[in-house]
Formats: sequence, C-alpha cells, structure tokens
Amino acid sequence: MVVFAAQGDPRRTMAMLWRAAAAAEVRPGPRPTLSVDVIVEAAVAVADAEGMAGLSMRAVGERLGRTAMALYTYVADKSELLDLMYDHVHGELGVGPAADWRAGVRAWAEELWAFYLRHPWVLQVSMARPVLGPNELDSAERLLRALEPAGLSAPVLRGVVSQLNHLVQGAARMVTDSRRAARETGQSDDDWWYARSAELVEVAPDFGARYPLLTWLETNKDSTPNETVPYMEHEARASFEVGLELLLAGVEATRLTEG
Amino acid sequence: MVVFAAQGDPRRTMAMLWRAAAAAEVRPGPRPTLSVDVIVEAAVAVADAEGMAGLSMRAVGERLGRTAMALYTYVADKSELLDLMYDHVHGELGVGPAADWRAGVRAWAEELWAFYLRHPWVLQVSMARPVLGPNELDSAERLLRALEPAGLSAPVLRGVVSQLNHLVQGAARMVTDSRRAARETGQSDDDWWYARSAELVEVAPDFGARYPLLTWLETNKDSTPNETVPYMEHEARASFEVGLELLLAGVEATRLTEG
DNA sequence: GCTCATCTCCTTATGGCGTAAAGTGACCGG
DNA sequence: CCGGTCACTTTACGCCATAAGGAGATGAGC
Repeated sequence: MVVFAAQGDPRRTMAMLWRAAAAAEVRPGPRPTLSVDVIVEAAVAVADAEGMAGLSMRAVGERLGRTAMALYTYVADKSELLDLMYDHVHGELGVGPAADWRAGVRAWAEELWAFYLRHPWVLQVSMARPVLGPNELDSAERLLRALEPAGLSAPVLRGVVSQLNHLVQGAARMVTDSRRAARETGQSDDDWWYARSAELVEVAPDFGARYPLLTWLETNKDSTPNETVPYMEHEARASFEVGLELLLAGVEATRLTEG
Repeated sequence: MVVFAAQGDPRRTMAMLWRAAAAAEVRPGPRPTLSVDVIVEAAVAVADAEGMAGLSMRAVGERLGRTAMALYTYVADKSELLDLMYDHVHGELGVGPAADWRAGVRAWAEELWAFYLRHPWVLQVSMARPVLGPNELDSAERLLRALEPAGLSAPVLRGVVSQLNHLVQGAARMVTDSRRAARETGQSDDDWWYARSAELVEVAPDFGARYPLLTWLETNKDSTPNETVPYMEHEARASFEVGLELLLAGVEATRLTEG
C-alpha cells in the first residue's frame, strides 16, 4: 500500500495547501456543517489509528457522522485529502538551531524519527511525487540551514539530504512495518521470528556452514537479553544510530577532501 | 501498496522455499497441468509488467489460461506465492569477488540497483518480515563476504549493511515510484514537475525569500540540460552514487577509529 | 411569502480484490 | 466398472473509490 499524493488538479490542490485562511463567502444553499480542516484532522486520526490501509472515505465520513460521499463536497478526491493530511502533520516539525552542524543534523533526524513513529502512514506516501506544501518545505529548509555551516557543494549536499531521508525512513519503516504486521496477524515480532528461525534450522541443517558470516553476525549481539523492545525494533533503532554516525563521518571526510 | 510476505504457515512455506526438487508421487485424480514453478514465473511476469497493484490471483490465473481459484491447488494463499516470487527473483543476484572491499560493496550495490529497476514490485515487499529463502540469504552472505576485509565490529557491520540496503532501496524506490506514477496517471515526470512548480511560484510568490537555501540548491545544478533521463530518475541516480561514496567514506573513517 | 438557483448530503450502483464453499468431471487402483 | 481422490470451475461475500441522480435546506430577487 504505497500511495501517491499530488495527483489531483495542481491549481486547486496547491491553492488549498497554501491558502491563507480564505474569506468565507455567503452563498445560497444549506450551511456547511463540516470544513476541510475538520475533515483533514479526522482523516489523520483515522490513519494514525488504523493505518493507511484503514484510511477509507467511508471511515473518515463515519468518524464525522457522515457518509463517505459527503466528503466530496470539501475535497476533490482521496488523493487531494492525502496531500492536505501530509502537509498538515508536517506542521508538527520544527527543531530550532543547534550548537554545530552535527548536532543540528542529529536533532533534525531524531525529530523526524519520532514523527514517523507517531504517523506511520506518512511513510507510505511516495516521495517521488512530493506534495510541495509549506510545512514540508519548511522542514527541508531547516535541514539545509542546519547543514549550511558544513560548507558542502551543491551535489554533495543533495546527496547528504537524500541519504538522511533514506536513513530515517528506512529505519523507521522497519519499526512501523513490524508493528503493523504484528497487529494485522496477531503475531508478535518475536513470536514470528522464533517460528521462522526454528523452521529455518530444520529445513537448512547446514546453515552454519553455508552462511558462516551471517551466523557470526547473529551470534555477536551485545544487546541485553531481557529487552522489553521487540527484536526488530531494537535492530532498527540501532541501525538508525549507527547509520547516522556513519553518514556524519562520511560528510566530515568528504568535507575535508572537498574544502 | 506495501505487502507482507512470510505470513503463511512457516513450516509449509519454508519447506517450499528450501525444497530440493520434491519427488513426484503418483496419485489418483486428474494430472496437474500446472506447477508451482510455472505459477511463480507467471506471477513474476505479471508483477514485472503490471506492478504489485496489478498482481492479482485472477491476473496470474488468466495468464495461465486458468481461473484464480485454480492456483489455490498449488499455493496456500497470495502471501505464500509472494514469498516464492520474492526468493525466486533473488536467484538472479550473484556478483563475484572483487579487488578490494570498496569495489566489492560497489559491485553489490550496483547489482541490487539494477535488480530493483528490473523488478520494482520487490521494493514493495516489507523487509520487516524477511522471507528467509536461500537466494535472499545467499545475497546477504555475499555482501558480508565483500565487507569482511574491512574488519568491522559486529555492531558497525550491522549498521553498514542496513545503510546499504536503505540507500539502494531508497534511491531505487524514487525511480520506480516515479515511473509508476507516470504510467498510472499518464503524466510524465517532467510534465508533473513542471505543472506543480509553475503553480508553486504563483501561489507562493515569496518563495525565494522564504526558502533561500532550497532555491540555491535548485539553481546550482550541473546536469546537462538536454537529458533524455527524466528529472526525478536523474536525481535518484545521483543520490545513489553520492550516497554510496559517502557511506564508503564513513566506513573508512569509522574503520580507522575502531582499529 | 413566493420562486428559483444553488448548495449539502444522501442513496444507489459499478467493477475489482482475496478467498470460502460447493459442484463437475477426470484419473487412479482395485 | 466402481469408488476415492484430486484439479479446476462457478458462485458469493464484504470492502474499496467514486459516478449519477435525488432530497431538502437556504439565500436572493421580487
């Protein structure tokens, strides 16, 4: 369930994203009992609670005591609603300036990580068709501001920004997908892993000989055994932290050879 | 459309993934006219051509001149079919050893990049529930073998492997999502970008003042203007290349401080 | 206080999805 | 030739986005 935003009429959608509180005209016909804002908030609530797959026009309408079709008075279609939802939640982001560029990047990444865990459905909106709303662009500009003191060239800077996004998204997706799978199947992460790996050693008795390095990697874990955090989530968080430091080290090294 | 593999009965599915050409017993009833292999190949063909959203049991059955329900004689459900498809295509991977660990990692990443562009639907199978088939594990072991000479500690190695996967997947997803959006909407990447950005400057006339760094980044492009490659694909490929070098530089730096 | 245009919101309908249930007829050993 | 077994089919269910058309509320002009 990857979903495209930014598919509707660009003029209409962009106007809704960037509108500065449009003046309410008085017009004939019954008074609206809903509003775009109310619908967007209801839709975000549905998506937060039920996931992207549970986000249906029926569900949003039901949460507001209306039918699905009632929403079409306010939004052109589901894709436009998604645009508005996407930019709406990005308004939650806004870390301030930091001591140096490394701290700034770390803070930006940490905030985005928490944001994705709070709104896992955002990870299912494809970045290949960016929404281009004000809140998303504000966040991008903040990252560039944090990175500015590093003094990178434009091509490298573009790569760093992409890398940061892929890093946070990849690791966060691991966590949210894992939670979603656990909820949908009623089988916890650890139960799933236990069942599969038990089957694996049975069906591939030569595992250790065929995969010596995977085996070594798997046995060399320093995590405390009595974790309350599921296996996959722990791994994802670790990969986020290590990956971030690797990237910062890579930027530093590139910075020196560039400058 | 993110889809979970590895949801069925683990015993049954793992046996099918790791089977060593099961002996064909003679049994009463009509002779099977299909086979698991034929079905998997047909399903891969459908997914390659129509994408994950077009992969339906009906479509696979139709390609084989059967109904959707006929497939259920051979596979337990769609999730099991997906497991088999996933591991089947991973059998295409297999880069050999390289001169040094950097070259090995680059070759591994390049091969995976091409693989994802060939089978874009694979990017929609969630990594939070790995299939654990032989071909996928072979590929993971090959990466570890390439990285072995770098002499990394287990935690850092795990981070590097995750980063590499996120890097290739993130950049490749950009390309495949972009192509998919273009096909589904009939609007090319560049057309979409042109329409949206034209609308953006109109609706946000203070863009340059509000987003000075984004503006600077956008105007400092060194790409040749007469590209035959769509904008988004060009960007994605560049981010893949820069990201890979950043990661290698980060590994090198970490390697030195570790060792 | 009427009419009429306009608007919100409703009901209904369409085609696609995975797959459960039940039916049809082919093939085998005896 | 019989009876069990199996491959494959038809039908049916609930859910999705949204097109089409209808009901009733409201405001403007008179």
